[in-house]
Amino acid sequence: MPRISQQQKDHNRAKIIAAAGERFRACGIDGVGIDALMGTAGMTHGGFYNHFGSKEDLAHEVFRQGFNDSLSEVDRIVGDHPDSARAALAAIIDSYVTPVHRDDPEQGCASAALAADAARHGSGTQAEYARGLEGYLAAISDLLLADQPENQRDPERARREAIALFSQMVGSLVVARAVAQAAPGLSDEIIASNHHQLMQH
Amino acid sequence: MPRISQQQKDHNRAKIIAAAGERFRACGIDGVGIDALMGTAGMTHGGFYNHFGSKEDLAHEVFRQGFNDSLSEVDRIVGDHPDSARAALAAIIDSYVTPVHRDDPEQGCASAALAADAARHGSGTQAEYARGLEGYLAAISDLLLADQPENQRDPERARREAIALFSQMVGSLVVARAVAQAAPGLSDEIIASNHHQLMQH
DNA sequence: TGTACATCAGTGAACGCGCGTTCACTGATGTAC
DNA sequence: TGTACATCAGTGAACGCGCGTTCACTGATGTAC
Repeated sequence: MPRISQQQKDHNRAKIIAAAGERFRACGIDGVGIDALMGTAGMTHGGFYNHFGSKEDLAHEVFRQGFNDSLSEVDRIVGDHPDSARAALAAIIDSYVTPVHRDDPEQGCASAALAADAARHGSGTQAEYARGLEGYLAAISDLLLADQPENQRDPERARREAIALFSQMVGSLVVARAVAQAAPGLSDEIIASNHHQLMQH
Repeated sequence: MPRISQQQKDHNRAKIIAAAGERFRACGIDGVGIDALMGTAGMTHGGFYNHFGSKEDLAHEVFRQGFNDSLSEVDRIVGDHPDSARAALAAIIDSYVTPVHRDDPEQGCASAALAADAARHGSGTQAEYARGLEGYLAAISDLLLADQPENQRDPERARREAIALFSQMVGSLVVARAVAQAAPGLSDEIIASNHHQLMQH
């Protein structure tokens, strides 16, 4: 069947990254093998090294693209509320701190799903994680700033609050996922309590 | 050399659990092998199955004991502040949301270090995680309640606030660890901003 | 435009390694008399 | 108290398996004339 057109090769590469984006979020980088990844992408494992130098290289790319996807989602929500930063922030929290997001890490926030992998892998993936995190923090602190009267805007304070807010959002998901199967009632309570408190400013 | 006295056997079992408690927190359950674990405990790998039926069984025991240790630490701090629930809570946050704790997961909170493993492993470990989490929440909500005037105490509200507070504490550590090596300045900022906001009630 | 050849993406077998687990063996401990 | 025997915790070799990675092969694509 090979060799394939350049366009087809690019398409196949994208399919590998997309498959890895989902599987890594669900099972962790070490929780899924090249064979399974390539199978999900519709190919056999041998061709992997035509696209990436190593599994670690793929992880870099997945982190980079994963955060871009997550940030696009945030931008989309912000765009849906052009007149009110407060409403946009509420919509972000609504879509983030929810049982649907907890139960679907594959399609969800890279920061929450991949934090443990970033902590335990090399600083290449960590650097991508940091870049993506800064994107989240910038988006949130912009909304916090826009919600203040013009003469009271304090960018440093907004950034501090964005960090605290986003840390709580990630924490709520991480903890809720840690008990989701064995204690679903507690897990729901974690989502609900955090959502409740995050909605009070 | 074997066979060993019953007391010595119990001691060896405890050493395995202690070694696993540290290594699992640092590298994840799947990040460290039986061989390395038994080596850290001062034995060879073959004897492992005299103590545990499987690695998963050990993980259960590590979760159970890990949360007990973490909760003892909380109790110790509370005991150091018998006159002020508010001071006790501040001391807990002080010792939790700090670069020292971020940099030493081996000796730190089981909830923060093992959340990802709980989410991705069987519901046996998740059940232990849930049990330990309830211990944390009970300790924190007791302090929040004790800080209120007697006629204004609301246990449900205290529990909601304890969940939100602890989720943020865990989140701050998880996110700070995810960028600690590649972006130490950002990591410090995450710790500092969360600490700052958590200290304002 | 048509033909001949070089390229190279995907295939699937294979390699080496580490891991979880098993097992025959050992010798000090505990037990029976 | 002393002796003979059964037990069983730790040892280290071995097994089977899955994983990351390599490689000879293939045939469709792209290129040169």
